[in-house]
Amino acid sequence: MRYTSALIPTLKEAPSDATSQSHILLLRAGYVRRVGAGIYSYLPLGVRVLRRVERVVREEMDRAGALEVSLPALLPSEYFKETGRWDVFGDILFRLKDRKGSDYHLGPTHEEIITDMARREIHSYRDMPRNLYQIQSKFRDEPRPRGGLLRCREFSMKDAYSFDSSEDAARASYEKMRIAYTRIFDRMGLTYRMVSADSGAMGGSGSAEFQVLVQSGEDFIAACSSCDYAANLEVAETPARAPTGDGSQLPPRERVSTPGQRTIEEVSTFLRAEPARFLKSLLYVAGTEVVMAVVRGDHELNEIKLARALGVGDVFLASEEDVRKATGAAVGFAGPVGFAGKLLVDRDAMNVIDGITGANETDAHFIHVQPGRDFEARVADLRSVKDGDPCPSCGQTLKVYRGIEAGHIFLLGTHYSDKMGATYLDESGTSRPIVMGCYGIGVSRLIATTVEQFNDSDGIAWPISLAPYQVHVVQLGAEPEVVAAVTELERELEARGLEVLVDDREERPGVKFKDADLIGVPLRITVGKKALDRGGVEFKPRSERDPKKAELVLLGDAADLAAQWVKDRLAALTPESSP
RNA sequence: CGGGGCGUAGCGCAGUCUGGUUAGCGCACUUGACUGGGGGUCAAGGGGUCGGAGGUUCGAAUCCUCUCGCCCCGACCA
Repeated sequence: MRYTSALIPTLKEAPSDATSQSHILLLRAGYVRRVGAGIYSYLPLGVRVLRRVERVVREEMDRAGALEVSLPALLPSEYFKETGRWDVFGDILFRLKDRKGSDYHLGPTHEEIITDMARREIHSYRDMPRNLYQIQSKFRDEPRPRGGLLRCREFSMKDAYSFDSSEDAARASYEKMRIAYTRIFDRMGLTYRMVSADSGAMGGSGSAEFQVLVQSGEDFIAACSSCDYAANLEVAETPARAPTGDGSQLPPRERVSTPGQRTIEEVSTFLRAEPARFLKSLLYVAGTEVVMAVVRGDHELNEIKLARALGVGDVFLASEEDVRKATGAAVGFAGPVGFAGKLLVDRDAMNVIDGITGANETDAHFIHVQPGRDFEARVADLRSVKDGDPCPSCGQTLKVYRGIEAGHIFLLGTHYSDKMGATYLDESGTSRPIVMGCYGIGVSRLIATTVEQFNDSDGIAWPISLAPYQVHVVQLGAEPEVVAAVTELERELEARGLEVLVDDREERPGVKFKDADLIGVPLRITVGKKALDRGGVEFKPRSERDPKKAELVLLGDAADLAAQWVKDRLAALTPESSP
């Protein structure tokens, strides 16, 4: 592609509403443009990257035996009404009516539609296993789209669904997808972790997220530094701490005045006691009930764990009014001692010796509190793991990272097939529900995620597998020998199957180099009179920051060297081919 | 949904508080000259319903009301 025929509108300045690195760079380098909140157009470069991501995903899905289908994005409401998700999805659904007034919506995900396909077309155990996938636009009216392509209202997703005749077979299908996913992310060169996660609203028994580790990530994950344990902070575990001492000689608890001292930080400064001795008492509404949850002052309560311990779907922090009603004190002075309602205490909080807690009386706390002596409670794992906690699987240290969820695989079981009557006949002629799994990859999100991980102060530096072009030829000057060399080089590179961008603009060298760095094509070959006089052209990988490190190669060798360079880079990312 | 902020040329912004020539600046764009290995210089240009509607006024980008859009933070860790 000749730059003078291309549409690559690079910008010196980023639009002011772009915040994340990927958003800024994808806009500046001319890959995408914003059309509305969380809605983007792809310019030619953007489409090329999108196709690259899709290609890797398709190749690995096909390798794993999945079959590509295409489901509609515009959906009549009846399917989501069948499973109840017409209501469950709430405001996330983009809803619309047709001219007759019937309800429709744009598909946020396609379990129902694919289950409908399965119940129509899969009738026998002989028809399974099957795995159907598609790459398609999804629509979700996100409460807050953000980060450019990271969280959009219209986005491209690969979604796959497996159909099996038993739990065991479904687990095997799930395992195949797990392997396919690791191959996909490996081929993209991403630094990521597969983590266990909350299966949330999807229902089902098992799930794993593929989290790409980047500073700007929305999710927190805990990963072990020595074994392969990794989990979303929502569900990450750590063993309970042993009691720090012996509480048997502790003096009786004592009420102390703490006027206006509400937060752990304030009270801990006021009483000169470290936060780990505090019993942080939070009031939550679970269903119709107000419950008190207690964690150590230096720990964070995990709402998902609390909800699970209570056997409810969701918990909400109680309002100021509810706190007063339940404890008889202002917010900031709640405590488990003498609390009349339902009380849950974290394991580590239960092991605190000589604790401090609110006295359920405004401007007062208790000191010398001993769990078990001063109050009894139901004990559970309620707190989030924090940096430095021991790993539940090997005992080494956990570290907390930020990540972007790029993929998620679920074992669904028979959740959807039960609701929608997707059954098959087994060998004995008995009708049974199909066992399902579902597997998503955020295709457009991966573009942004990749840029988050592969950029520097000059621009993007694509991994070879996703780059819009593999070679960027920079033509300097318009002398006949330069033009001839560029034309010859372009032909030779393309003859070797490489995708080439040739900057043939009448621009100053500085402009061309800046644009090349911004766009991020992995290999740059500079053709100018200077180098030609020395017999060649200059090679420089985008990842090499120092311009002086450009390597002079003979013009006649350039195409072969470039082809080899690209091949080596691709090979480095490609996992061993498994049978 | 709560809080904050912003809509003026393709992009980045000034002007708005304190109403008053023809609405400015930088980048980008067009033309020309010089220049020519990391975002050059000079000159001459083109480009604006000042988000929209209504109102106040002799006069509105500026004041008032309504409205639309967008961005950020938060969505409760006492």
